[in-house]
Amino acid sequence: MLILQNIRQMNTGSGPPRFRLMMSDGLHSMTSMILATQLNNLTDDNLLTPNCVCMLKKTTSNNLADGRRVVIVIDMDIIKSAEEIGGRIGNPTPINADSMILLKYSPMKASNTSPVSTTKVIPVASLNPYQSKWTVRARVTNKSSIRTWSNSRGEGKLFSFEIVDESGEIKITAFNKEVDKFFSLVEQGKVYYISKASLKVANKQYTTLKNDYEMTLNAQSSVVPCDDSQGVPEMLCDFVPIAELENRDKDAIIDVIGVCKSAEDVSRITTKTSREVSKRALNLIDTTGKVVTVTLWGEEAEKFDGSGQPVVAIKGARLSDFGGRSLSALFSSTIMVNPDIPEAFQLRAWYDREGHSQDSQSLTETRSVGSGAKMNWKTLSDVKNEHMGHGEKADYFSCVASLLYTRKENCLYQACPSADCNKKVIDQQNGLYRCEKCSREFPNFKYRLLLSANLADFGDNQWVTCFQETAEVLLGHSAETLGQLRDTDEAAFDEVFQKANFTTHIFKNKVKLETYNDESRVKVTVMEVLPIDHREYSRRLISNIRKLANKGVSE
DNA sequence: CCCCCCCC
Repeated sequence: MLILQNIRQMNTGSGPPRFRLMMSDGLHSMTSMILATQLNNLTDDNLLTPNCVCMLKKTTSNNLADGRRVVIVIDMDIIKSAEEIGGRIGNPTPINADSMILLKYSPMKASNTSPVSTTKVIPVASLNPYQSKWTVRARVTNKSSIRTWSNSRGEGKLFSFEIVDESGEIKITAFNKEVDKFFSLVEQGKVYYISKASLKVANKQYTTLKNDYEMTLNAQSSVVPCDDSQGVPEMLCDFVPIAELENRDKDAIIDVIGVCKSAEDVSRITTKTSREVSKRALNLIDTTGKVVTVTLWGEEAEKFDGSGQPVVAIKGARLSDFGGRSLSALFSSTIMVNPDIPEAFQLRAWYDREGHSQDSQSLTETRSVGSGAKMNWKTLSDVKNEHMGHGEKADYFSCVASLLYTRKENCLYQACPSADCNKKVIDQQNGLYRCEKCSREFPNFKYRLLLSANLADFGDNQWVTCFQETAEVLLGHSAETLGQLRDTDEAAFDEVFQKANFTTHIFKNKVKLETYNDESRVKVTVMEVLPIDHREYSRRLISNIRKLANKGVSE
């Protein structure tokens, strides 16, 4: 095995360029000289032929200490400037003594060379602001679009990209002139030699990469494509298991991978700054059996296709505490669908074999039920046994219950017709209705609902009060319609209540102890009536059963 | 020299 340590163009004055190759097999070093003109004879066709080997043997006379003869061929496509010729080509490149490194010589590029400086290809992880001559060889993993800014300190444009090699990663930013110079050259996924850029301490507030520094391209910087991407990783990811997200801090930037169990349709929302943006939430599950909701934005949200439940990896997502724990993609996040990495294959296999049918728990409280507030699920007997509502403040709970009975007799009242007043009016028996709250008489009134209902679940029952909106949902008609019906068609009015009986819903309730005439009673008011999502409800029941079973085992 | 990262 031979390591090509560096290639240096020799200053030969007016003669043809000559290159000095330095090689080592680990024990011995050797150098050999190559004349550029002699190498011009090489073509793509004969590079790998024995003839070519012989020809090069003549020109290079490479003999190892042990007598093996070696042909050195260097792919000059990777050498685009004099700096690179002076530098080390790639990381130590293993050369089989029987084979070769290929040299395709490009005389035009080489003849333009200026005096050569020696730089070293160093690992990205070892970059710091205190060394000047270095070259890194790394892959572009994330390239931004061009963005402009304007603030008190000036204005301009910039783009940034991230690079990775086998040692680590770093963010690189180009401003203004460097945007023009490098934006189209830098391509996502490609490998480059990068040298002579400025390094500064990364602002941890905005850092999504594992590096204390970041790079800024300047007028001296060189970015040169490298054809040989061997050994340069595609991406550096440090996937956090979904269950582990519960223990991470809010706002942490993390990498996550999971099977996209389900995905919302894309939707448009308006931000606080009145900007319209697309969003789409995905539910990712991994082998921990936990699910987390990840929100994608903008174009990523629009183009995402969740069909076929793909494996989704996200590098650099922000952990939020919304709904418990959830994730949000950032502009700087990289979203990979079915990435070609072992973790993805393992997840796919796991999901197809067992994960798809496994009972899963989400770290993100689902919004499909309720208006975003966390549900405090109780049975009606829990409410009594736990003395809910006996404290200073009201308690809130949700239950799944059926309507056993409604008091239809006094459920409607004539209310003040003014917009924000629902006070009961007094019929003056002269075609006018008086509101004591507004101190006014009106020629009309509006019907309002105040419905007493008895709810039952499997273990208990409870009298509750439903005001206007919740009663309308339960009865399936507006207060106005019901008022008209009561006055015109008593049978139809009765039927509304018959139909509502024994229907089952989710009830979100407020419970508070109220004292009236020295008598204390727990009063339950229904805040919201929601349809049951049976899948979600079943999952919760199964999960509860599981918890009960575990409790039984541990006690 | 940027640093926007959104909604419930």
